[in-house]
Amino acid sequence: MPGFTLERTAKRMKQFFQQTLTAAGTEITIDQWVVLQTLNQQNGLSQLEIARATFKDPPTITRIIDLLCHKGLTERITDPEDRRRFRIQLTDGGYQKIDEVLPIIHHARGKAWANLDNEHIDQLMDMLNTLFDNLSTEDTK
Amino acid sequence: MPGFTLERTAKRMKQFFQQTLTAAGTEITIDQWVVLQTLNQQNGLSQLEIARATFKDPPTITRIIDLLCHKGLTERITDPEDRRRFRIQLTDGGYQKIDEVLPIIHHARGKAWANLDNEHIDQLMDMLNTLFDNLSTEDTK
DNA sequence: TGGAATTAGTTCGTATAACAATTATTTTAG
DNA sequence: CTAAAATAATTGTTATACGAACTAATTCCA
Repeated sequence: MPGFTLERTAKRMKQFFQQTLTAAGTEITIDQWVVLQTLNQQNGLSQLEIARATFKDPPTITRIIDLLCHKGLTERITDPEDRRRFRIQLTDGGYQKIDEVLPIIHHARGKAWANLDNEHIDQLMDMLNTLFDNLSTEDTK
Repeated sequence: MPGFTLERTAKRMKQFFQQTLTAAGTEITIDQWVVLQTLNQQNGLSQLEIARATFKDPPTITRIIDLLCHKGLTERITDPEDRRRFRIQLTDGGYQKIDEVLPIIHHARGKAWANLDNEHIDQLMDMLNTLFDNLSTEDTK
C-alpha cells in the first residue's frame, strides 16, 4: 500500500525534525519553524499568503501566528491599505530565533538524507511532485 | 527542501482519501479506516498491536477505538489471559462498513496513482523506505 | 450610490499526534 | 513469596488539520 508508506515516512520525518528542535531546547514546533522560515524569505506577508506558501489552512495560521506573537517572535501590523488584513513582521527576537534554529535544521537535514545521493533525491522529488499534481487536479471524476 | 515536498504530498494524499470517504457519506475518517482495515486482516488484535501495525501511538489508538466502538463497528473484549489487555473485535456492523468502504478506497487508490507506472511506484517505495530506515536508526549522533 | 458578493481573519467542534503521567495488572528477582 | 520492574491502557495537555459559521472590511455591479 504505497499511500501507507508515504504517510509513514512523512510522519517519521516530521517527528525526527520535531525531536531535534525539542532536544536543542528551541521551544518551537516544526510547524512554527516553517512559518518563521517563510517570513524570513519574505517578511510582511499576510496570513492568507502564509497559508498559501505553507499549504496550511487559514485557521491553522491564525493559531500559529498567535503562538509566535505570544512568544514575541512576530507581530501583527494592520495593513493601512486593507484594514481586514495583517502584515506579519518578524521581530528582533524572531530573527534571533532564526539564527539559533537554522544551523540546527541544516544539520538535521544532512543526517536525514545522508544515505541518499542527490540524483536519487531529485528522482524522489520528481515523483512526489507528479503525485502531488495528480491529486491536485480537480477532475475528481 | 525535500522534507517539505514529502510532507506536502503526504498531506495531500491523506486529504484526497479523506475527502473521498466524506463525499461518499461513509461517516468514517481515514485513520479510523486504517484501523478497521488492520482488524480485517487480523481480528482480535490488542490495542498495542494495532498501534504497532499502524505506526500510531497507543493513546491515539485508544481514542480511535473509542470512536469505532461508539459507532458500533468494533468492541473491546477483555483478554482472559491478561486482564490489562483488550482484544478488539470487529462487529457485524464493522464488517458491513468494510464491505461498504473497500471498493471506494480501491477506486480512489486507482485515481491517485493513475499517472505512475508500477516500476516508478516501486522506485518511489524503495526510496521512501530507505529514508524511513534512515530516520529510524537510533544513532542520532 | 447602495445592496450583494467577496475577502481576511477568527472562532467553534471534532479528530489526530506526541509526550508525560497515572492506574491496573502481570512478571521478574531476590 | 513479596517487592520492584515492566506492561496495557487511559487521561491530560498542547499543537495541528479541516470544515463550517461568523465578523468586519472591501469590491462589484446594476
